[in-house]
Amino acid sequence: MDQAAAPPRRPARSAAARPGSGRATIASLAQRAGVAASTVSRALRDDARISPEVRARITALAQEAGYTPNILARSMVLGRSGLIGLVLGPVENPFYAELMQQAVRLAAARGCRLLLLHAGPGPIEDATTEALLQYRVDGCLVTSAELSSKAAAICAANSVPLVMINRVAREHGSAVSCDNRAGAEVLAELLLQAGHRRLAVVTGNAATSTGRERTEGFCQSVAAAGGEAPALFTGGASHAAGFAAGQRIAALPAAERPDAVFAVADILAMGVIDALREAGLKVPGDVSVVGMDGISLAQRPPYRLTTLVQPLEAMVARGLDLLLTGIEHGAGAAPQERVLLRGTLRLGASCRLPGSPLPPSGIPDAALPAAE
Amino acid sequence: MDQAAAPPRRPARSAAARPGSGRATIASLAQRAGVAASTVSRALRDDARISPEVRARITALAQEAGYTPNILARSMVLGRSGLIGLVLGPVENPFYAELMQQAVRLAAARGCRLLLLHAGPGPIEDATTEALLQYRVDGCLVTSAELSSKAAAICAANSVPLVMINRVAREHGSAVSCDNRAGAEVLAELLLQAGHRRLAVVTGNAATSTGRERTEGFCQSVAAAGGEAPALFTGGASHAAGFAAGQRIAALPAAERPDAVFAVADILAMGVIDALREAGLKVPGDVSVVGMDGISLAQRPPYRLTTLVQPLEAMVARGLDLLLTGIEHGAGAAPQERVLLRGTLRLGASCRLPGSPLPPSGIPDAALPAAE
DNA sequence: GTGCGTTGTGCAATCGTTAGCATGGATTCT
DNA sequence: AGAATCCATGCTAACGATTGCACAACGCAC
Repeated sequence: MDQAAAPPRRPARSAAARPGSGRATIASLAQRAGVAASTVSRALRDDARISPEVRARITALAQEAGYTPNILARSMVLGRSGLIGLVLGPVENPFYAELMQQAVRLAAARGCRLLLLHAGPGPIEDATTEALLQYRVDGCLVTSAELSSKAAAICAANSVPLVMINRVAREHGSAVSCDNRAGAEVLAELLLQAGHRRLAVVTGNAATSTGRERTEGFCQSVAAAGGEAPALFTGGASHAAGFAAGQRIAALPAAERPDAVFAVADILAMGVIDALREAGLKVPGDVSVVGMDGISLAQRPPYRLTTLVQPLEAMVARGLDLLLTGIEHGAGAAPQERVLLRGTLRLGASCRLPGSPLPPSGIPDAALPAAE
Repeated sequence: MDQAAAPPRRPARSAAARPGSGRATIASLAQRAGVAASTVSRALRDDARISPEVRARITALAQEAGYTPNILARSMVLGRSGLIGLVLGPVENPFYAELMQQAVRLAAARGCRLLLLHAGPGPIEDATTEALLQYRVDGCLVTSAELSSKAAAICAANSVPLVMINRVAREHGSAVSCDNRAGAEVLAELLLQAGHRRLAVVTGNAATSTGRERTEGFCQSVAAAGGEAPALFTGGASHAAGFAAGQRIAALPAAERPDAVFAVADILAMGVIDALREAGLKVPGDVSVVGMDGISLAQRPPYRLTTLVQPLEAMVARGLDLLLTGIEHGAGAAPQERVLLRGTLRLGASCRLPGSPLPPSGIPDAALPAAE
């Protein structure tokens, strides 16, 4: 059964059929340089023990051969793939597209690459969760997508660090988000100081913590100021949902109609504005509208939305750093944090301003200072 | 130098410090099942030679241990990583966000995962190209981003199949795109038949083939119909660029002002419309505006854009299939194709229609048939 | 001249998986 | 009954990279 001593070594696979053929490997470089593979590895990784002339020779050879290290092989030894899973929410909201762009850039700056696991509405499939494990992702960045608790449990069981961005923390994983309550309060105060008394909120998807926090923060702030409770209009996470809510608002008799609307996301606010204007109402003349997120499209005409800008770059950077320290510290050792970052108010021309009865409509965006 | 015979086998690394600790492997399953590793591998891969009872025992054990195969290790043997690189253009254009969403979904359906290499404007960094090789990507999907010819050459040298979507083919790689010329011709005919005679084109980024083809197709079609050459306005790839062009158009004296504008991308068209309306002009009353791409935001009020919809899903699917057959056939063997798919006209309410002097503004989008 | 520290390289094991061949027992054919 | 066949499984060599340890060769001090 156990054949004694050295069996003859012959290649199990013909050299011609070998996959990835042609690419230089450490072994091929070693052979050409007449040194051992370990020497090549050390020379390319700037190990101090390699003599300068050998290193020079090897790096020149590697350059000439167009050598690229196989990260997959390295990952096996190191136990780290350098991959970070990315789970994106509904990209019909430009906020997530902007987030993605930041994520790619900042991850690359940290020496990581993103494995795009999911994008769009709907829950995450089981196959996706499996892929996350199969590719030995070092960690996973999750935006407002519906990460099932099953998926979260699987990550926890396999000690894959999880960081949510723009979403409340689960049992497992840290979270980075804008201080939604504080932000909503800033907007509530702005509207109240501008003299608005009949307020409304167009809510987001009831399932997302972000939407709930913004709604609650706004309403509590109004209540604290002694204002009348805002009317709530069911929204969603799209322009269409905002438009529908705007139509309902516009259809109200003038006496009951709110004179200021807080839409919990910019994309919603754009829909609201479009519906109001289509119904013949003036924004901000008849109704003030404010949003939250700070997407670039909403900043432009014809919206010039007053909104609370999320510190997107900082949020993503913080999220990645949390992930990386979590990876560093070994699996589940890292404490699970909830990080809140303050947004900044961007004054546009979609709402009445405290001082003037009507905002000048021609203010260039850049000239407007962002409040604290 | 060469110590004779079997050296004592001891672990090079302490078991505690072993990375990826805790996760079940084929070896650990084999030990627990009392069989060889190869048997486990075969049982899990449904090799016909494994007896039913052994397979049942092993699959049960794998299930219980929460075993997930390590694709990185598998890739080394198979020579295929199952990874497809994704290079996205400026995501400020929602078209690319929609494309990405399709790409994730369709790649997953084909058993592949996307490595997100680049997103946004600007050229691809060298480090990005390197990552593409390091992770042994099976192929790469490229959208309108600026893939340098250096990067393309590197892919060719390493026989990484390349497929461009919405962009002309390079020396190396296939390409899938909408038939931009034909699409632009459809739009030109539509405008001419509606009685427009003073036409204008808001161009895209001069560097992109897509923009050039659309501009040329439109102008040639007008010329063929004996129309006056359209005035060209430099655009770009953003709402802001469209807005700026719209302002220039609106500033013209009424006698010189075009009465119909073709913007080579929907996002541009939105900017044009916003600028024209802000200047007090009516769309489509005073000026008709049509776009091209078919992004969902442009379909909604207040734009209701008439546009040529790119068959996004088909384009991405075709691109992936081209990539996969290229991978199948072994590196550079696959012929390099250029695939053109026809778009479909979507009639909105942003332009005058051939029959009626003015389009009814309240047509529900769904009720409008898409022309051939 | 022996002993010792330094320095640069090589050897071999290892990560987790797959696949070619060997093997041993059961079955079937002549 | 002996031989040929077949089936299920085990052994082992890869894939490409990293790394602990062994070990030559060299210089230096005593």
